[in-house]
Parts: sequence; structure tokens; C-alpha cells
Amino acid sequence: MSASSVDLETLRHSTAHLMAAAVCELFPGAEYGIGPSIEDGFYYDFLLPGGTHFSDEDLPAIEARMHEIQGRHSQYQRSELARAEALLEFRRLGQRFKVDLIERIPEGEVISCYRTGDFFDLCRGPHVPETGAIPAFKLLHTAGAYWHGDETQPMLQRIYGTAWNSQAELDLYLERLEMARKRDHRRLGRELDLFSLSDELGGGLVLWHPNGATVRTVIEDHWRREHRRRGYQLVYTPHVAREQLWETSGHLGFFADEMYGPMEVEGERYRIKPMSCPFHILIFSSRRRSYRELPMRLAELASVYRFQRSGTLHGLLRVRGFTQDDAHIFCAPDQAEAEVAGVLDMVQEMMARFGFNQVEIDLSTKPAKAAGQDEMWELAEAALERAIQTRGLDFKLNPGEGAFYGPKIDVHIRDAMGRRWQCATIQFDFNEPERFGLEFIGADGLAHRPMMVHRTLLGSMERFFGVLLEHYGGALPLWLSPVQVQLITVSDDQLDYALGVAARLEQAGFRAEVPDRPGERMQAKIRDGELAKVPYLGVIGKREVEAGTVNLRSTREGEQVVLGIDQLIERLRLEAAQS
RNA sequence: GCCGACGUAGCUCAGUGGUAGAGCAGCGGUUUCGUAAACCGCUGGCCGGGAGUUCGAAUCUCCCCGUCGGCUCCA
Repeated sequence: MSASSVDLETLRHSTAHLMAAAVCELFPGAEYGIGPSIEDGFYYDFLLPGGTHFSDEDLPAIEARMHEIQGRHSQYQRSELARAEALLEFRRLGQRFKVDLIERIPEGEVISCYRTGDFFDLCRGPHVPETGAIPAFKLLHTAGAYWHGDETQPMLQRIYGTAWNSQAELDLYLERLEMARKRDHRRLGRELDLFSLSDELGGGLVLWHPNGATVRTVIEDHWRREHRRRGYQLVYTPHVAREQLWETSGHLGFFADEMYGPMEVEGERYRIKPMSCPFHILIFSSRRRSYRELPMRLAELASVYRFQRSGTLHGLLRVRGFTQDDAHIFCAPDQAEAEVAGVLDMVQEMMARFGFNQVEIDLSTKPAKAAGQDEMWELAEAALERAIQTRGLDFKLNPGEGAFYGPKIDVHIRDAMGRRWQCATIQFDFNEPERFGLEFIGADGLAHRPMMVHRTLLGSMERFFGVLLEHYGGALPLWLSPVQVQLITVSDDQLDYALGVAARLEQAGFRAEVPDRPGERMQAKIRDGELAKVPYLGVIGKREVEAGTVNLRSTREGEQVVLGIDQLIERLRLEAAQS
């Protein structure tokens, strides 16, 4: 037990060393890669000798050895080595990954190492003073990981663990993990009968059940309304197109790996669409465009299909068929900044409406290999950055991480397990307008090339719905709930009255239902309503029928009030507008 | 795709070489009840698929498929 709290990053990194020390003792000859601290914990990558692997069952033994080493109170001893010395030492130890790392360290930089008992590691530090100074840790699971994340490199085995300043904090964290598992969207999807995935259907393809479809419709209706309000024009485009179109757009050149194979129709090859941009471009170029028509904002809820490797599929968050809330903005260069700003405002508004007040913004700029002229890149990057800054938003700059065809802003939100998922993206494209020879006639009577922006706000209906479910733990706000009110009768005698109330609520625009379970006890129906996370349960017995009221139980606040039907409608209206 | 784990009824899970089980759900009946589970009964399984070992396999071995945790990639 340490009284003073150690910086968590240091603590976790030191725990990673402790774990590596234990692994090296238990598996002599193990090679080790990197072992950083990460959010909520740490990991270390290993390659065991003789092609052996450890599994989750080895973790308790490793943990036990870690505790044993802690008992020895080994110091974390720092030393600085000359480059040649370090290379020699790690070659002697047979640690090829460390040798690789040293070779990547720029000349002239200090090479520091840490020794903990017999364990010797290349490491920048800092560390806790000794192994006993780690109050609480736990190993969590193993995973495969390529060296340098490169699939041409050997695959190492990674052990993930977590470490905290006290047992209580560790317990709290483990509890948090358990809570997160409970609000996993895949579990909620089944429990609330929202969607399913089926082996018979095929991987990464989603079946939206009636409840899920209801929520999606509400989201889509809201989305369309907002887009019309902000000067977007809604369009529809097909699901397939001639292969030639994908040649022209360049997708077959740089995106073919993610596209499904061709199908032949009357000797002509067609492809299922992985993106909508070429279609929207064809709409733009279907006739001569004037500068007066710019900016032209074309939006569509577009279902696309992309091949994803089987190991990457994940519930609704990573699928093969999904519906993007896609839009393409064609504008003049001097309109670019205002357009980006408009999109950013829209992202924030949209996210806030769905309860996401914290988003993470990344700005990715020009990579080494890039299409388009430098001044276009500069203009676009400046537009993106200024739009972020004038809104007072934080962002992370990723230099050189942009696509080859343009810089971009990505917006991430997090799932229940803390994993980051990209949703909104605002992406300039200097490539496609060029390839399709897009132009508009300017005030000067001459043809000019428009700038083009791809953007999505929610990302895809599937992913957004998944993250949304986890965000609310399945208890969606009133306006999104598939069933907003259930009317529960004390006995079957009140069924007619309940159906009448339901009809009035439906008429007022709410989704209300009367559970069809003759003879079932009220308590059972209440329990079902609670488990289904229906926001309001209107209990109706003799008293309510006589008084023309409903005894409203809020499943969220646990509150209970008697309301007349008009009052009930008024209350629902108010809440639906706000939440 | 790669590394590891897992796959038993619709769901959650028990069953480690000797006749496939429980709870919930579903169905049938009885019950008409005041804020989180009424009672009784019934149905339901090629134990993911295939091959092998064995007198005998849910159980042991191999291959395949799928799922999960990661790696890479991405909305």
C-alpha cells in the first residue's frame, strides 16, 4: 500500500515491466517488443521461444509470479548506454525487437535502459522506484499483434493488463468494465429486439427489427428535416453502377480491395457501390452549372457495401453493408471555409441532439504522396482549421495523415468499452472533380473547377445506432424510444379504456401500445415494460377509468403521477422536444 | 486475413468417455389481481459442421465454419 499516489502512466508502464520480468522468468528465451501504458492500463508484446503461445489460462500464473517478484522489492535501475553498446547488449540477449527499436532511434539521442532484477529493457522511463511500489494490478486478456502493427512482420502475443493506485480503484475499474459489457450494443440489440445479425444472412449484414427500424426512422426524419433547413437538396441514387464509372472515379484504382466483385449484365460489368460520390457528381454534371447554383449540397441516406475482413466485423460498429448519411458539397474556392463551418455547426448540433456533448476532433493534413495543387491544399487546410478554431473547439493535428486526395476532419465518439469510433468526417476531394472534369460557369463567363467536399455527420446509421445504444445503455430518450408509452391495465376490464387512450396518444403523434397479454398480472407487465426500457408506463385501473386519467410511472425517474389525458400529452410533447 | 479463446434449447448456463439437463422465453389451461416475475402442465436439442480414436464421444484428436478479444483497415 503506497500512501502517495503515483502518476498512473508511470505506474502502468512499470507494471508492464514487472509483467515482462515475470514472463521472462516463466518462459526463458521469450522475446519482448514494446510495453507502453495505455488508457486504463498497459500491454506488453511477446514472442515465445519455439513457436509456443500463451493463452488466457497462463495469466494467473504470470500474475502470481509478478506478486512474487514484487516481494523481492527489485529497484528499477536506469542506465544510459552508447548506441553500439546497447546494440551489442540486446544482440547478446537475443532481443531482436529491441535491436530493431534501437536502430530506429535517431543518432545522437540518449539511449536509456532499465533493469529490474534480471529483466533488462530498452526504455525511456520514468518508473516507480521499486516493484513493491505498485499497489494494485490485474492482467486482463491476451491478443495477437503484429510487430509495428505491420502484417508483413511477425505476430507477437500481447497481454493487456491494468494497474491502479489502490485495490479500491482497481475494483472500481473492473466494475466499470462489467457495466460496459452490460451496455454492449449487441446485447442490447437482442434484449430490446432492435436488430440482429445472422450467420445464414452473411457476416456484417444487419437485420433491423421493427423496434430498431422505428428508431432509425425517427433519426432519419430528423436528419432530413435538418438538411432541408440548412439548404441541402435530398437525392436518391442506385446501388450499382457500370464498372466504367468506378474506373473514372478512380475507386477501382485505390479502393478495389474494399469493393465487391463485378456482375455482368448484357455483357457489361457492374459493381455494387461502396460510395456515393460518383453518383452525386453525375447529378452535378448532368447539365451546365452556374456559379449562382453554388454551393450545391447534395445529400442522401445511401446504402453502400464494402468488403471488410471477417476478423474486423463487430456488431453494428463494423459491418459490410451500411447506410451513410452522405452529402457532397460543390462550391467555389472562396466558399470553402463557410461550407466547412456550416458542416461543423451541423455536426455539433446533431451530436448534441443525440446527447453527445463530447466529441474528439482530428485534423489530418497533406500526406507525402498527394493529388491536387499545393495552393488548393493550403486553402482547404486553412478552411478546416479556421472553422474549428472559430468555434473554440479542441482538435488533434495529424500531419500527413490526410487522404491522398484531400485534407480532412474526423470526429470520433466512444463506445461503452471506451473504444473510439469515427462518425462524422469532412473531407476535401481534389481528385474526383478533376477525373470527372467538373466545372461551373463563373461570373466571368469562364469555366471553373468547383471544390468538392465529402461529408457525413452520423457516419453510418448502423454505427451511429450502435454507439447511441451504448451511450444511453439502451434507455433511449423519449423522442427516440421505439415504444414511448405502454398502457398497463390492472385487469382486463380496463382494456377498452386503455386502447382508447393509446389511440389518442397515437393521434397526438406518440408511439403508444397496450401489451396484449390477457389475464397477466399488472406487476408482470410493469416488469416487462421496465426491462424493455419503455420511458413511460401508464397504469390504468378502476379509479383511472372513472376519473378519465392515467397513473403515469416514469421508468427513468421512478416518479409516479396521476394525469388527465390532455396533461399527459402535454407532458410528453414537452419532453420529446427537449430530450 | 493473422494470434488467442469460445460454440450444448430462442436467451443465460450446467453437464469431462456410459440413456442430453435447469431457469427464463414459447404454447395450453387456471387466475382478473393496484406499480419489477401468479399457479399447473406441455413443447422444444444432428451438443456449430465434417472426419478420426473408442465397444461407446457433447466430452479425446484433426480439419472447416461462426462468434468474441485484439492487430491492420475504416463509416
